[in-house]
Amino acid sequence: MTNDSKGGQRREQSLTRERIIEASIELLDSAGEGGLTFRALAERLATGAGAIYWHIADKNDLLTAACDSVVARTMEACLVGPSRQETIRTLALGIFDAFDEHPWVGSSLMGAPGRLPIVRIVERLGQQLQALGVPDDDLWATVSALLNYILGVAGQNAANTLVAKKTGADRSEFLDAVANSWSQLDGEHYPFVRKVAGQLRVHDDRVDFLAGIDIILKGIKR
Amino acid sequence: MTNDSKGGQRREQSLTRERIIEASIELLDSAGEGGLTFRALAERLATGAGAIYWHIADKNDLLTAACDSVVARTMEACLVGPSRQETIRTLALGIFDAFDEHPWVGSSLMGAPGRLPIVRIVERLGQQLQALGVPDDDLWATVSALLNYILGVAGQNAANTLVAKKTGADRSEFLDAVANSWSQLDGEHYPFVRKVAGQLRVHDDRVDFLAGIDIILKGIKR
DNA sequence: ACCTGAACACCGTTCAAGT
DNA sequence: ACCTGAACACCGTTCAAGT
Repeated sequence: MTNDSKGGQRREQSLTRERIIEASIELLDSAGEGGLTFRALAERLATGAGAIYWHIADKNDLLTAACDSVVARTMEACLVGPSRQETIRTLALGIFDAFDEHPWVGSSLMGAPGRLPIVRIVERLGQQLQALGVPDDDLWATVSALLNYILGVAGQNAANTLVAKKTGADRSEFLDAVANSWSQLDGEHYPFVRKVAGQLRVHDDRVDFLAGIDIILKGIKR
Repeated sequence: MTNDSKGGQRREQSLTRERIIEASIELLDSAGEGGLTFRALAERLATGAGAIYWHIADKNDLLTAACDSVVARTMEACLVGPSRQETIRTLALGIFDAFDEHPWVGSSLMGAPGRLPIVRIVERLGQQLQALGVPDDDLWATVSALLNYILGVAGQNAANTLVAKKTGADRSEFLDAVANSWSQLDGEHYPFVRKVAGQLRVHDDRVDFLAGIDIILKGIKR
């Protein structure tokens, strides 16, 4: 029962769904989206690759479960603000920061439509929108707009860090490279993109995200 | 140039980047996101798998190029409406319909941050926002909000059709199943989600999408 | 230059066999 | 019941060898 150092990792506990998910999150955080494989996971858990399938249906199930674990923690940690509007902004920022810390969540969330992690987010956003006075008939369309915006940002951020990692840079370096390529575009066909390239270079992801939330909050019927 | 690309296994044309991209789109449309492999593509083009690498850098390059081809056609086809607002709505709907017809574009777009297909969309949206009177300092944040919303919807729709296909249903059947599972959730923890499950069941993706666009347009500073 | 196709280094998933 | 690990059916990508 005591720790033997074979393979570098302990195996005092028995294999459970929770332990598998926990190890998956560690792997995803440290090695990125591509870092989660059944072989790497099995090695880390000091078991065989097939053993995982006793507790997990398939890779998508694993990814969704890991995603849900992060989302659940995030939803619990998000406090209520001084006003409804503030609460939604705090909630949105909490989600943004969590996805910033775990970029793989953005892409995992895309593969889990209608599943538990999405449900958690919809519930929290929706309750606030309802309290804000959004008419019953508009509730779904409104929460859907907010959700899709958040998912879009999350997905782009995940893609940014992924592509950045592949080129050996961090996300802000990558965005700088994008700004450079945009400012060198043909001015005849892409006048607007050239123009905003400068704003892209000095922008702050978090500030822009919040600006989008504010646009939506302002446009909401109530 | 006349082009009879339909029907034949054997090809008298030489291999070009354009022909590879065209075949990729056909494959993606008919077999879905997972249908595009270098082996399947090579067979369709009556060539070896390695030959493709002479014209294409890697799979991501291929996907982005296929994506760009669809986006470019969509942007060209989109007419200007009677008003600026209308033009943006028409544009957004054009994008929605194109992504509805080619669901794989939604996920491909996620993997191509800052690349040409995104640039095309930003350019068209941005020009209209500028004409609408959005202040220069807000242009990037505004176009970014609109873009991220559109990408979020595109990504979710792609995921919906993908998951639906895996379970052997179409997208509306899948959404119906989601609505069912939502209405059976624990009412104590998920009162809001239970409440909107009904709206989800009778909703229209396209109408909801447009409602989101309208919320953003209404919230925009000008 | 362009193309061939076998080979390489992976992957998710399965399953007979063990405890 | 739970776990093992070899085996299977794939991938994307490379590269010596051909034309």
